[in-house]
Amino acid sequence: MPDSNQTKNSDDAQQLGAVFGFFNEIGIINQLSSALFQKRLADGVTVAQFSVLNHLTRVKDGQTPLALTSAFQVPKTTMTHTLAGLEKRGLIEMKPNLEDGRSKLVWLTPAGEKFRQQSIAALIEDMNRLKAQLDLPQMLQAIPTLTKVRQVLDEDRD
Amino acid sequence: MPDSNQTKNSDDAQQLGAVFGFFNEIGIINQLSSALFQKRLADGVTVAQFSVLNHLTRVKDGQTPLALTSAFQVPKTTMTHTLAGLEKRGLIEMKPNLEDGRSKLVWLTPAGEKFRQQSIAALIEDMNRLKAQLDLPQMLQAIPTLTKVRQVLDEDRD
DNA sequence: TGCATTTAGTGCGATATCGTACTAAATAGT
DNA sequence: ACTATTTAGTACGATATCGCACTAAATGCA
Repeated sequence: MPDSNQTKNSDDAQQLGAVFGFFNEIGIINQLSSALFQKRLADGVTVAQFSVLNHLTRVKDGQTPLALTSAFQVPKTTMTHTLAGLEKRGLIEMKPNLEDGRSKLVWLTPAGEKFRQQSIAALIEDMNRLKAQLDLPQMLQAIPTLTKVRQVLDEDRD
Repeated sequence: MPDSNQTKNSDDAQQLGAVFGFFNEIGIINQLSSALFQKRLADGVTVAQFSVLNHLTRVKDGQTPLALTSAFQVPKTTMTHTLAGLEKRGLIEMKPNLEDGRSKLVWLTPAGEKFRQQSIAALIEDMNRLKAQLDLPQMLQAIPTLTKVRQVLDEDRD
């Protein structure tokens, strides 16, 4: 029955298009929000570096680099590079992991914590300006959906 | 009245944290979905390049590079580089804009359209696998929220 | 018309991202 | 204990991203 096949294919195409649309919006929002963040970060610290600082504060420091690659879903080499930048600026410290000679532990320094706080303070102004435009409750509502998509994509990787 | 101030600050901090969480999920989803796309693209064509091909098909070709930077919200130099890659592979063609000597017009080639179709076909398998896990209706519901956020961020840029 | 300003695109250099291949340490299997 | 495999991290090279400065064309304005 060719007709039903054709119908099914066209449904597929439509769904695929919608999912493309979803990821397309995600990509642009990522672009714009990163660019906005970047402008507020002093010393040429990158958004990736700030995100690590923020994670170390919010979740816990003393983690291994590998745990961080898992948290951010970036390749190991990328995390090595990001951490090297943070260490060079004195915002983190890499100490040997006494329980595993292959790995290291990443610790925030006081300068790192201070830098994070100052960066957040610099963002408050933007936040307040945007809050008037954004529908905050709607955004919060969307977070579980985003989390679900993230988890599915995460588990799907081979 | 210090107490109300403190309460307000803590509300602010909480909201800021939630918004951070939102953009954090966005970043990771972008990471994971781009990586997944990338694996399906032949010849080392990048996700950025594919996105342009897709846009030229879905929206319209014969656009200027500047119109594309606006659609994707990337810097001009980035788009120049992306288009150069596509042109080198024969997937688009850059023609002079007869109505404005400063600019050019970007046209899909038959090879570009074919490449896009093949790439999408290569993605179908992933889509079907993910569709079983993803909550598609929930994702579609979230699109207007994402679109709103994207528009606000876009209009906010200076 | 003539000059100043704006606009579209690019050349160049810095650096971020990431795949491949490597080293060293830990673990598994015998 | 001994060798094979796995795992954490890095060196290196290719290329993507993007800011700055520039050119050439268009537009504004006197």
